[in-house]
Amino acid sequence: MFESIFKALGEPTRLKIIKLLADRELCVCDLEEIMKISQPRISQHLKVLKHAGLVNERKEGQRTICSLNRKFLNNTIEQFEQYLSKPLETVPELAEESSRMPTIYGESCMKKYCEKVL
Amino acid sequence: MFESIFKALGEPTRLKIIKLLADRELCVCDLEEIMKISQPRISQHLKVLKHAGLVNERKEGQRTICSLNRKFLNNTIEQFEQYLSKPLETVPELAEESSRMPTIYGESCMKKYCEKVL
DNA sequence: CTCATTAATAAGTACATGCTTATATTATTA
DNA sequence: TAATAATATAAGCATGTACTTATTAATGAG
Repeated sequence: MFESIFKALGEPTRLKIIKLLADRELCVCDLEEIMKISQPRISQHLKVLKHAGLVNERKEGQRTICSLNRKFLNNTIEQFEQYLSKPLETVPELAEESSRMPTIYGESCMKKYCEKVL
Repeated sequence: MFESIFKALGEPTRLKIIKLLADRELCVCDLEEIMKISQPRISQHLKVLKHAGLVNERKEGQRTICSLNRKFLNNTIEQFEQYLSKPLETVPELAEESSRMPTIYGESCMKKYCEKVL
């Protein structure tokens, strides 16, 4: 979930789109004119942004009006900071890793060394 | 700058490393043991994270002890939110785009239409 | 209905990225 | 000094991604 959002943000064209949409909502052909890049390119990037939840769209005739989902973005950032702060053992996806967490750094290396010696 | 940071965060293995380092500093071989993935894979991902500024490292003998640069991360998030909030015309990289910004949505399309008609 | 406009999608291509295996580098230890 | 440990780097490969051009779909206007 964080992954798809960061991946969406980690691309220059999409970052530009985000910033432009932060100013006001725009239709695809507006973005085309403003950014001077091809229409399919816009559409493809918007698709990524929509799937990540960062951009909302509504249809208005033949136009697709896009807007930045600022609430979602702010919320995600907030959640990410909380995610980093919460105890490792409370993260289900990292249960295995958590169980292998050493109590001091370098312990793992020492363990490997000891296994060989013993 | 935001790009490299988001790109670094937009990858599952690196996100895991970030979360593990949020718990405590770890050397490469600790990460290897904890995550059960190959050493070059760890080193390569750490390189990306270091270049993005997210991870610091120090040498301790033959060990490379890595730590999350939490201050930098928090600061970046803060800056990103400010970046999105500040007026478009104050962003140098988007000066061109800003100058082409329409006053109402769909204006660009209308412009194109008018050009043809006239 | 026909044609133009807006947008989405498909196909193809070049380049980027993540991984593996193998090797090089540096520091420790015997 | 020789051997080992920890890490970095190189090379090769497979997959992913961003772009282009071409096509399709849907809406609106004449």
